[in-house]
Amino acid sequence: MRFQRVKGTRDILPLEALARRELEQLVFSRLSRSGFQPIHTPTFEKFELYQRSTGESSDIVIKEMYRFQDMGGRDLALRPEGTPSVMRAILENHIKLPVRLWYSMSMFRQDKPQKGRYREHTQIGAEIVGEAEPEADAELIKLGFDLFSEIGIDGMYMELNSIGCRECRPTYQVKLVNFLKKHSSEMCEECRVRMERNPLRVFDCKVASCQDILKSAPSQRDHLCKECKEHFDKVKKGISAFNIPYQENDRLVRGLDYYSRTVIEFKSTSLGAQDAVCGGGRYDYLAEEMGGPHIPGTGFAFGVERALLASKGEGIFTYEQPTIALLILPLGSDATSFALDLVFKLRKAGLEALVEFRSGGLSRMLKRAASRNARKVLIVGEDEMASGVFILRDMKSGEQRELSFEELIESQDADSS
RNA sequence: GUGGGUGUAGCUCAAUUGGCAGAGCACUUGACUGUGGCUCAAGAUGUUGGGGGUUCAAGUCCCCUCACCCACCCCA
Repeated sequence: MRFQRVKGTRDILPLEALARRELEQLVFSRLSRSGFQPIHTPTFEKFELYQRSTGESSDIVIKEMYRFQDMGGRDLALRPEGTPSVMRAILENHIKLPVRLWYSMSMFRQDKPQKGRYREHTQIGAEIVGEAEPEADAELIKLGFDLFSEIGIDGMYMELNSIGCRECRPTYQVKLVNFLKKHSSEMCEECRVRMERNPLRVFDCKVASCQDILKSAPSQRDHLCKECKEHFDKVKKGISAFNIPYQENDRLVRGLDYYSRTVIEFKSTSLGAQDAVCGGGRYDYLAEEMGGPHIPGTGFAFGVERALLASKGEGIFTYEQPTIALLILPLGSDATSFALDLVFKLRKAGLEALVEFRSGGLSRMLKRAASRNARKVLIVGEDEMASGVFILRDMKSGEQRELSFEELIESQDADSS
């Protein structure tokens, strides 16, 4: 075959597509109850939107975006994450605040694919916009925790941190940079670059010698301003009140520029290197970065592919071979058009039914029905057409009953398995 | 962008020091002409990922390339 998928993309075959539907329905139901409304935004936006919001120092903007020009010479990009678009939509459509929105949308990043990482993936996100209160963060975390517990994420744990605000973060950064400069000769090349661009990111470094040095680095937590500390304490208090276990990790920084105060990640121990299932946090400056008014917000987004991967062990999703409730087997060419007429009547009455079009003797027809996972078959041959009484056969037990069309509809037999 | 691994039938995998490309499952047909799953018999299927080289001879050795997987990085 001449064609194959573009690198990093996937075909989602029926078995997985069904599991996805179940997942999405579960999320929809839980979020609706909590006052979230669905939203969809365009798959591509102006490149500048992401540049201004996701941020110039983020890897996403620096090297992972699908950026292109349209015929009008506009500088566009495929959506790498959902939050900027949602905020843009709120501002552009003057959506009344506060508001709770959720979405399920494809995201595109030109990363090198590996387990749990694709160039197109689906994120389900939930955003609470217009509320600066720590209770909003705590509620959102509770929602996420319940959702992932219900989905059955293997080895799930949550990490939490506060990265301060524009009052206290710069002060801390200066202290951190001063510290790093003192040790710069002992640190790896990349860390020295990070020092200049986004000093907080040095904490992500995996080099052992760097980590040793960082052990004695000043901690973010000790440099939060009064307001941020209070906010963070209230978030933690709220989470504890819900009995949600978490690990405070003052190295948790997150790669997007717009976060302030609360940042969270839900991780799974079963995903290999790409262990983050869900990431999120507060983004009180995002609207302003985009040239709008001050609008606080907090949210999270999780990867559908990763959630499904991590729920394979104890997950609630079925992954069962789909079955056909009722397969009609017409014997002889006249019977096919008769069966087709019949099948639409059955469907109209609410039954799930299909007609086998390929001709053949009854023996072969039954073989086919078995290989197509039919639960029941209806035999329609010369005798049946003449008498109006059909044979309904249960494929599992082999039991047969003779029924008229009316009796068949009444019994709703096709739907019982 | 940088490493490591793997590419043989639809799927899972064999093929000795380089010596006729195979098996199981699945599929098709028949035994069984209106009663499937079991059994038996027969059948179809390949540019051995692609290109080049060495050789009388390459799935096997060498070079290049592509794809996938895993990891670094980063993230969902």
